[in-house]
Amino acid sequence: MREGYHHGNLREALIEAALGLIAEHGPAGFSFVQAARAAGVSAAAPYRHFRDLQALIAEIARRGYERFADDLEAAWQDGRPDPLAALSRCGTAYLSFARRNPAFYAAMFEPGFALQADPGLLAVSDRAFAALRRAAEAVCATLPRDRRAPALMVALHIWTMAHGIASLFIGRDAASRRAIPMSAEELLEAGVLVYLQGLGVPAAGNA
Amino acid sequence: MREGYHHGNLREALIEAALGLIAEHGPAGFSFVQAARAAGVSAAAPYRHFRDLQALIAEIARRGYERFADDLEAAWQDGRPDPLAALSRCGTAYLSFARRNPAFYAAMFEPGFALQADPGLLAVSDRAFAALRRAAEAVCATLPRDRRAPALMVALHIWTMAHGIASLFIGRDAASRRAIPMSAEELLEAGVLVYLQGLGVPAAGNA
DNA sequence: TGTACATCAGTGAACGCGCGTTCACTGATGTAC
DNA sequence: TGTACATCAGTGAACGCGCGTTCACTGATGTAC
Repeated sequence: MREGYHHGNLREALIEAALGLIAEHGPAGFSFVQAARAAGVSAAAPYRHFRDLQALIAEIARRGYERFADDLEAAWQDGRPDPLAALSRCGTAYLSFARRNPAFYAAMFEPGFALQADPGLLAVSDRAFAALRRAAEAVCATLPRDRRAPALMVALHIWTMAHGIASLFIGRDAASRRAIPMSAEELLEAGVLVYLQGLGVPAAGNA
Repeated sequence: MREGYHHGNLREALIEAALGLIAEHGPAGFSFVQAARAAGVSAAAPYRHFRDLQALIAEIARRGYERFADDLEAAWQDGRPDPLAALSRCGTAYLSFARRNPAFYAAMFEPGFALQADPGLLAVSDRAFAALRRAAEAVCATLPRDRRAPALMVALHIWTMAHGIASLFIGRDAASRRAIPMSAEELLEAGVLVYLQGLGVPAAGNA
């Protein structure tokens, strides 16, 4: 990986190293020096690429939001075959992202880190939220006008439920948390289904 | 508060100091020494009362779970006037606890802290979860036997939604997070209502 | 009631450690001619 | 094609700092007699 005096791609190597450290110890559980060491480089080297540790974590969060948005958009797939099925797929994609990218997820959502270092991150996260919101709009549009819930609210309900499940049952110390007799994915899917039924969305097959 | 050589109640003073520090910097954002300083005592004094910082935080989490359970039980109030209204009150109590006790809430739920230091905490948190579960059971019991959802699942759905809302919109850096055009309490209440409608629970007044 | 003494909570000095950050430097890369 | 040079990524030594932890101590409390 390393050849000679220059690293070649230290910026990426630092991000990679930090992802590993976050996955193991959380965004608050490691130092700039440790990240440098993990990347095989002296403690002063990271300063060529990041102002400080917060900036490194903020960059990770930024990339996380991009991937997250990609995943959600891919899952939505223009609402096919029907909005209900597609929204349910988005829920699964949400948890799948949290499960497969625990370090990104932690950098994005654990309180007090990236957002504090770089308020502009909120703008990046908009793309991800917009995907969810678009899905909610399509689902709401299947309802009769006079019994139509606000799409923003629906998007927030789905999002908070997915986030609640992810942060309680997926991630670093999920093993030490309460055990549940089903997978996180099943729990969310059932929740979304009940919720949509409550909105008046016809069950799949009846649409 | 402090009189003479002996502090009198350092244990409590340390907990109080730590609560303040957690509220400001999170459970990972301060040191044992800082807690001692905030309590007006030398750096060595805390060792008379807590093995280390983790143990102090774990004690805070333990107390937090106790209060949390108290609040939820008080809100349930034997399911009066009807289970739906009482469950909705539990949701409000959940958010109210998170809002009024951000430091307790952080010690209890931020990943990688108290639980890791003291796995027995999970047992303490059982009382709080049991309160929610009992409420879910009462609500489910109002449904016809053949369309009755498992109470555990219902309790988990309510819990995850409340937790998702609390951790995204309440707490230390809620201000730097996405703004929503309603209060967290309103968002949760609406979500619970839609969800229960989806379960088939008759709306209030029709029961 | 008064005195001696055991207990033990809090002190402050001391230690080694890892961190953040700076700096003059070194040596690899690539470009101008 | 070859050489000189500018650029700049990474070095390693150095610094001051706060932290965690220990230890022999000090002095307040309260209890036995």
